[in-house]
Amino acid sequence: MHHAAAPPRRGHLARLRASRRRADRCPRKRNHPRRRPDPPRKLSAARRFGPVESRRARRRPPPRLSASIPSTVRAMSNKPQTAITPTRSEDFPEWYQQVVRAGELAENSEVRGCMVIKPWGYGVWERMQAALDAMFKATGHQNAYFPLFIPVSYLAKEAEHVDGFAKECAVVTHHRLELGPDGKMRPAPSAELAEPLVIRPTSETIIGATYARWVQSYRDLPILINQWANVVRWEMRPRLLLRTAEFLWQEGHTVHETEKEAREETEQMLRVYETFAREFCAVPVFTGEKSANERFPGAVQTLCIEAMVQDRKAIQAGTSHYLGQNFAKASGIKFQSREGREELAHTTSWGVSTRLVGTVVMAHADDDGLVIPPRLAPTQVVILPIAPKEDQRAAVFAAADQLAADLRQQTFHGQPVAVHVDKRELGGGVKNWEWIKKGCPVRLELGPRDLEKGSVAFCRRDLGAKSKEFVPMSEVVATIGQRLQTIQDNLYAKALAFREEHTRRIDTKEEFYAFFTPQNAERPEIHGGFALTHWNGSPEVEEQIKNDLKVTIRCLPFDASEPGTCPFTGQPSKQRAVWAKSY
RNA sequence: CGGGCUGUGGCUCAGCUUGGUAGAGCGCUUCGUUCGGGACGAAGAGGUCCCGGGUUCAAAUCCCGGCAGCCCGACCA
Repeated sequence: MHHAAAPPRRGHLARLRASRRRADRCPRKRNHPRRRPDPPRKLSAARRFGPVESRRARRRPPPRLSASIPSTVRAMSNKPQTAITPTRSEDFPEWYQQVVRAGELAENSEVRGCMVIKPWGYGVWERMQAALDAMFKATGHQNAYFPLFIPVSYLAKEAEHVDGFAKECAVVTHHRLELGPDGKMRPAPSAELAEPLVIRPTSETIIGATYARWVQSYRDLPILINQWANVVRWEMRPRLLLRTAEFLWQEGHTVHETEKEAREETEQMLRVYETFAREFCAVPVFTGEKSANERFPGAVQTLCIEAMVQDRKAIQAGTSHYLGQNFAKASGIKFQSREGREELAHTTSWGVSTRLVGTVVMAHADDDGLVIPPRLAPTQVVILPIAPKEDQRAAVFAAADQLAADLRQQTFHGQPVAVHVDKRELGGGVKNWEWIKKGCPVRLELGPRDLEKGSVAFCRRDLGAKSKEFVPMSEVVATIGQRLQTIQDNLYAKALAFREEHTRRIDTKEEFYAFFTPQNAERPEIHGGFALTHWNGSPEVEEQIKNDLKVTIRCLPFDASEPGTCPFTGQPSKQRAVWAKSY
């Protein structure tokens, strides 16, 4: 269900064709100065062939397909050229893969389901870490680190929990390799572990066991700890940054004396996530509670932030759980209360992952590549020296270095502006487009003419690849902080407007079903959005709609009390739920 | 777990049906002309054709057996 956005019957051959399309996109063969659009034939071919076709059959493809090209596809040859092929509207999932790749965020590794996070992508994650870490510290938390390995028996202590994760666990069974009879290395049969170890899919159980030792008295509470770590969930359908077998995240695990305190913690951390999404990622989110169906295995209550991305689907960008006494019971986290009684503690957990990077991509990137919000950009300003003639180079480079130094004296949210001077010997266009595709918020072109005039070409990525304005150098330096904030604000405003445009209050079953049904069933166009619709609270209704439309309740938003009628059952409803297709 | 497809330079692939010197585009290197919107020309480097066995004078190509990857379905905090 997570891959409903993929075109139907997208088979092996279609992939082959798609990659060939990619190869065709290479710029060197293009006419100067403007690239010519890719021939639409390729795209159409990808769609026309069935998924299973023998190699033999492929060897003799029909020589010409133009006669069968739908007019909508043919019209593409007139559309503006884009750096990313296909565009968002043509094929969103494929666009996503391409934009992540072209923007040098991450790539698939040789290990199935695992990604390599490249420096630019890791730089974004580091910015996220720094911001979140500061917010965690500001709310009284400390960092610690717990083991990667979890004894299977620990995981099994909480029934719902093990149910939820058992099917996607990587298991370590041996502690030594040896040379087998076939000459290959194999786990040594003599070195089998007495108890298999699971590689953490999440750490509630191992941390719970530790906390059980730490907590004896109410005086030991609360425990407020976060860990930055990797986790493994063996995914059958990986997608770069969004669903991978291994990913990076933070997980907070806290223990409290009372339910009230634990619930407050749960809500506080959700607010931290909401603030972070808004202020740093420039992504507006709905905050609310998950329905029972979507709750974390073992939790009493799961709160979440849900964002809308550009194909109008929802993505869960962060969760915060009130775990009640379930894990305290399973792990034996008990303490002597103020009254001298033995009591079970109340625990919480909360996390966000590298999926946030993918969320930012899907929220802001365009058909020319990534658009990174300034507060997350590893390089906020890139200076591109233009020095066509050898004898000008030294002067231009010196001016670029000086400009960089001046800009670094400026601050953005209390930190020096991150400036990079790209002095590589590359064609100006190539270099420029590289930074466009990487989504660097500001590009400054500095050439000989600028040196004479004391100006610089100021290019804002959020306004599109063509954005360019000549500004006096001193003015750019003096206002760079404001300018970055303008970009940050603009991205948020655009994302918010987009979400509002595609969020609808729906009160009838018919309208609901129509909203989530694409015009073209064969190759669904981007459609739907968020439906704010009443619900009688029954899991059966949820299940039915999930089966019919692949639409689920993303959350029951806070502060949305509004009695009404569930359009699916006619029964009373306390509030509207946010319904959407989701990642 | 069921069904299907594919393994050939760094990448994407052609070549296999009909066995006969290992190919293309992109990328990479060097030189020259370019460079303020994805440049061009010339010359180069780079491959145990997944592995093992068989047939043959001769195997990327045909046969058998492995292994790996991918796709579809099922499953999915």
